[in-house]
Amino acid sequence: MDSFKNTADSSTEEKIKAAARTVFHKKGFAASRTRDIAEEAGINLALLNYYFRSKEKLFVLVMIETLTEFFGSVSVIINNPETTFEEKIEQFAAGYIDLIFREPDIPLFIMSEIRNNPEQLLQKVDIRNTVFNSVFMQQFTEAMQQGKIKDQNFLHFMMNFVGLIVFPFIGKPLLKAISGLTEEQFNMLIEERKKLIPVWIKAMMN
Amino acid sequence: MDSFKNTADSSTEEKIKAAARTVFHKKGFAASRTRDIAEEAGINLALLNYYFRSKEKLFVLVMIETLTEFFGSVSVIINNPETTFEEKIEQFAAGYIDLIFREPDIPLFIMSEIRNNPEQLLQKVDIRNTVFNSVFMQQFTEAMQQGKIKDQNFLHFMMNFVGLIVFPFIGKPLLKAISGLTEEQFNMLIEERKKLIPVWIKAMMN
DNA sequence: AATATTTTTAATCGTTTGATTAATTTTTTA
DNA sequence: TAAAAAATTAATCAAACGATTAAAAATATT
Repeated sequence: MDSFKNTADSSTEEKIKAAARTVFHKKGFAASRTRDIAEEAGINLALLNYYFRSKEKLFVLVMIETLTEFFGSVSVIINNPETTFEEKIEQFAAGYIDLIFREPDIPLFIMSEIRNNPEQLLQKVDIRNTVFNSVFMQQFTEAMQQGKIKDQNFLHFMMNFVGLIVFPFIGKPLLKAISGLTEEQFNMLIEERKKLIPVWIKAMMN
Repeated sequence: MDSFKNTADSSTEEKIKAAARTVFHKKGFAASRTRDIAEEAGINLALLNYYFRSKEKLFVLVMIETLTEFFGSVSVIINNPETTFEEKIEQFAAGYIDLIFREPDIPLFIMSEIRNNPEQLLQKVDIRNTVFNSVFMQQFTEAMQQGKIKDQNFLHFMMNFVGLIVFPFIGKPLLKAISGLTEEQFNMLIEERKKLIPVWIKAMMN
């Protein structure tokens, strides 16, 4: 039977996974030490291997969970049959910015780690269908056929849209260094973008 | 006197630096082994320390050169007093895309490495003045005062502009994996953006 | 309560990695 | 050409690191 301290987030296994998440997200796989993770989790180093066998297996687990969270959360928005194309754009921008606000290390983490073995990591999470069979894409195509937006490549559109959302977080250290922005000022700037990005994107499409 | 084989790019020192550039750019500091660099350069491992003292000193050197190249090359464009604001936008987009085409690993390299110690690395290259005291920014301000473009934040504008250019390269592994694009198709898509980005940016500004 | 199972710890192993050393080869200087 | 200096190599060191082991502690089972 489960004892009180052995459930949910308080279990040792979850503590290690959460710590691994934090450390991996911040430093990446290569720069993360299993000892860092153990210390962050407040457990003995051997326990990490007891529960997860190896650093790499633990990493893959974290990566899958991260990708699932990161792409799963949009899936709900872009596949909602109740909302219009324009509404999706607004919800997508605001929802994604909120998500990244909570976990600002994720974008750079995903981009830099996937570069090493892209297919091996990505095949475990089906992102392709999430995006290309989405209601969002159907509505994009319809809008184009009806002449509501210019004739354009969906890939360009997605690159632009996601780029406008994600890039400031990836470039944050650089931006702060060259602009002298404080953390609070940066956050305010990003907050503004929730409303601005949909406006910009619509301007680009027409 | 200089012997033939001890000049310019053929010198051992330059061979090591070039190899370090390649390896660091592709894998980042933490995942790069000094032995990898030595092998890439075709030299004995000890020579690396003989010329550069340590892995970290070699890295800082590569980083400074990379930043200088990456931000210096724009400096010429955005400070040219002979070109208009619109011309600068076109040249900036095309020039930067060409630069990154030649060295596609640089953006992700800079972003991920700077995250660790931003100020320490960035203080060695004065990017701030390059951007904020540029003719480009003056022309942006003038255009706004003259009502040629909407009232807007220069930081948003720069984030958007640079993001549109750089983000596809950062997200390349992800994009290729989820879209199934070949290398050639990806390159063609990017090539299109040289002309499209100025159009988009202008649409966003008005 | 006694036994079995699971969880946790301290100690340590073997490998990798950055760096050094001492010897050798090559180049420069005198 | 001989001596000095610089460049290069093989061997090795010490620390860091991922992983394992054997014992101890905690929990579950009977």
